[in-house]
Amino acid sequence: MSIPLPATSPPRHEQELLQRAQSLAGHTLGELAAHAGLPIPENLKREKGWVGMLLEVYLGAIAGSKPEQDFADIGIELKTIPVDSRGKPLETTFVCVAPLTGNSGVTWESSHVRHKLARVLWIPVEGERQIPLSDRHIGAPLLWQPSPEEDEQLRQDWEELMDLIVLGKVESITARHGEFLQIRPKAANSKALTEAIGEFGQPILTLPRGFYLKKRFTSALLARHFLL
DNA sequence: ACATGATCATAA
DNA sequence: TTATGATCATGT
Repeated sequence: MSIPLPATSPPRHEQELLQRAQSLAGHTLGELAAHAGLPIPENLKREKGWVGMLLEVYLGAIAGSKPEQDFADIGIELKTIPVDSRGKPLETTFVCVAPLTGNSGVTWESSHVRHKLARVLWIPVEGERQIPLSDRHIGAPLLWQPSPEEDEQLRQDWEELMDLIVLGKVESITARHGEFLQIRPKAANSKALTEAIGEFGQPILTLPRGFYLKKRFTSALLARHFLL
């Protein structure tokens, strides 16, 4: 297998993206980084998003920070997911920031979470820390969209969590809320603050939070694809 | 052993 | 500060 080339343009359609992703399967992060002329960090302690950025280069995602899907034109979000030797996720998956204000009239159907997860290209990557970063292999991609059951599971958790936010109980939310979707801090550090609704309806400053998919959700999703 | 809460780099 | 990309590291 020859090492693929970094993309020079965004994929024009779904199958082009999928073909690019499939051509990466079986290769190592070291091969791709070298071929793209990118330095490889010793580990991910500091550059936590390095793997995701590397695959964006190869798949032709537009680098930069937009509150949009990675491939907005074709309605697809890219997620790399670190897995162990059995293909099980090693980490939860960040979805998007949790909106703490301005939530009147927001429904599951119109939520950012549902929009982000409408279609996702999952790319498993070996993630065990004992494997040197450059030796980690890329797995077979999975283009996924939530089944009716999955959509319902996420909706229930989302509604429970949003209720707490709207009712001024943000600071009582822990990562234990929600079966499949959870809310956890998403910030530079514990001193970063953003506006939210307090317990008496007043504005407060609190830690920014994000929605994350729990492992039990992503694990089932990967298993459904690779075992059936 | 594992999930929760905390944290890191960078761009605009 | 908020958005992107996430993983780290400690407590249970």
